[in-house]
Amino acid sequence: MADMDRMALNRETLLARMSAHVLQHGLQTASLRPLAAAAGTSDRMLIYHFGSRDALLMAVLDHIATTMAAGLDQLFDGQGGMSSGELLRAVWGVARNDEFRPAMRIWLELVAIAARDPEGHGAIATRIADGFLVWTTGHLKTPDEAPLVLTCFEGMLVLQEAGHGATVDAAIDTLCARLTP
Amino acid sequence: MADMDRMALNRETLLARMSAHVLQHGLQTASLRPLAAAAGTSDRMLIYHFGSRDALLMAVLDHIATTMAAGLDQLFDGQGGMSSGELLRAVWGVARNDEFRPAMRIWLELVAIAARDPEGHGAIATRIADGFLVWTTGHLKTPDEAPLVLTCFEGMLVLQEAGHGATVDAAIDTLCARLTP
DNA sequence: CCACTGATGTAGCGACTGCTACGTATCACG
DNA sequence: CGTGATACGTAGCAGTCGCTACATCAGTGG
Repeated sequence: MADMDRMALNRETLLARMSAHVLQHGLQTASLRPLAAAAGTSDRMLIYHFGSRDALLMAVLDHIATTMAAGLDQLFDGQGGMSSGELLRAVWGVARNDEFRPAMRIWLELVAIAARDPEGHGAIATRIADGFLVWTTGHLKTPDEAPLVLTCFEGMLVLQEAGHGATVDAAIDTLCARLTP
Repeated sequence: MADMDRMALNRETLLARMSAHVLQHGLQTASLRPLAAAAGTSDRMLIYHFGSRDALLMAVLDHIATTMAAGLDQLFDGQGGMSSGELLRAVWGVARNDEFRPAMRIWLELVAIAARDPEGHGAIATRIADGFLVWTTGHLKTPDEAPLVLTCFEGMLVLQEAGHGATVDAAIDTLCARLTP
């Protein structure tokens, strides 16, 4: 069906543009009209394509998560299992660069929303966290340390955005000194 | 000045009631009219007392942080320096109970907001994180491990609200096994 | 050619937002 | 008694929110 293809293409284009907008401006301020403007269409058409703002945001979050996962996989492609310290330092370097940091901020925003709406947004938050844990486990020589590595990483995100980058650096050093080398 | 006293009392009462409302319903949905209703006054009066919604939210956040710190101090009153593992487990137990968890959610929400508005809300987020770090340092036998303990704690908050309580538990066990006993 | 279907623009609804102008009641002070 | 400051209610402004009703237009099958 050419219609389906063109429709799917349109939907994909819309999602890409809206994802860019959300990454730059955040989730809670992502209302229909600005999103539509960013995507080059109208609020009317967004509802037409996605049904509701909520469904739309879900699709956008999914798109962002998928894109980020692909980017991560590309960066850590050939790498075999790393030690916990190595992986943590490597991932932390990536999480702070301009390509990934916006997505990390959306992730924090999503968690904050999910905390207050476990039924609605909890599912997608959990799914994304699942992905994080699986990815971490897959890149570790010592997979049983994955929960700890992921927990520290999430904490580093929080403290970084709270203006405690120095605390993060100290935490990494201490942890690396305690972990299996 | 009796006026000042009564005014201060009123302000304090308003803050207490609004804090309760914010703890229950969150920050971003805290608009003037619902807040006023919760406090038993009008939006008009909130602006009158606090100047603007932003200033009001700052006051509320401060009130919440102060109250929480007092509650924590009361709970950990006589306790001398603890080992990192002990402190982490103890604090984690507290953070999950009904008295403190709402405040923890507000904290995550604030960090997400501060991430997108470092100038405006970053300052208060950093101040609160300062308090966390100082408190942690003061309760540790090994104060140099405070950054790591705090980082893990923040990560545990995130993963818990993302529906990964099991990951948190695993992380605690792994960390305790690696830390100085 | 005609009927139907999907895509899209225009206009608007009712609710809510932060905030303000205006009037008024109370009360201390000259 | 007057007068100014403080406290508060009422009403409303201009704007945004998600969403919808309606009209239009292209294309397609009969």
